[in-house]
Amino acid sequence: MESAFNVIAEPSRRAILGLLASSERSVQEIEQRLHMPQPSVSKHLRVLRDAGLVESRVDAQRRLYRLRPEPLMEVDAWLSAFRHFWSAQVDALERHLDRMHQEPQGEGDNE
Amino acid sequence: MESAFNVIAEPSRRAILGLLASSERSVQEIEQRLHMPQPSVSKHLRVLRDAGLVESRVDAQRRLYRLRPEPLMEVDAWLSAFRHFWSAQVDALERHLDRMHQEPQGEGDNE
DNA sequence: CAGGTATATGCCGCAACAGGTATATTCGCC
DNA sequence: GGCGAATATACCTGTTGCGGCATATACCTG
Repeated sequence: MESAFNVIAEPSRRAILGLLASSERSVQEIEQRLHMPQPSVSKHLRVLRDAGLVESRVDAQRRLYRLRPEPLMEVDAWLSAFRHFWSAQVDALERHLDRMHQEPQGEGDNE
Repeated sequence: MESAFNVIAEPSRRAILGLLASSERSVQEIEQRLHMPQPSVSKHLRVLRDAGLVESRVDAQRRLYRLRPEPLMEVDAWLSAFRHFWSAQVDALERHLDRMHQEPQGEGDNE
């Protein structure tokens, strides 16, 4: 798996990273917010950790996971070779923001 | 395959996109520059095309492939949710534009 | 139309991965 | 120490993706 590109190919993993973008979370929190079985979450977190995309710290019986940005920086660096295709116009950035704000990974409770 | 994230998970495919970043290329050109067998190149190009990452035009017996940036913009958009982790400046700019574009957006969370 | 070049596709085998279920481990608390 | 909660791992299975090879298709040229 190794590569961050492979790791973020998985939608569930992107969702997890999306959650961790705002704050660190316990496994249970992720499990509940994303409606996925606990072993799945743990396995994805394992992959994410092996690839250096997250790290965990212990809090009682909980493990709190938080994001490690370095591997995503690599992806960003690779993307920058193509960004001139669209970044010429600042409009693009605005559209990005628009889309960003429509994404489902909010902070509030949704259940 | 569908998703651009899956498509760019493949190193060969990233290499091909890298080549196409500078200019359009024939299959043969890609084959030679990347030292990969022709069927491999064709197959990867097929995947790339199906995902909308490249398009081809006909030039005699050659097919010239060129990049289509839209799917990569999606990746970029997704990444922008994390970019503030390593780029304080971009973050500031985003917030700035965000403030400039305060709009009543009525979309809640979806699934 | 034949032959050649450029590209695409079909088939096969293999390895990797994701999901599910059951179980193991860790830790706090009484 | 035993129990329960939180998390991790093992095992199995179905699917999918990739590489290699052979072959088909498209198109140009003479």
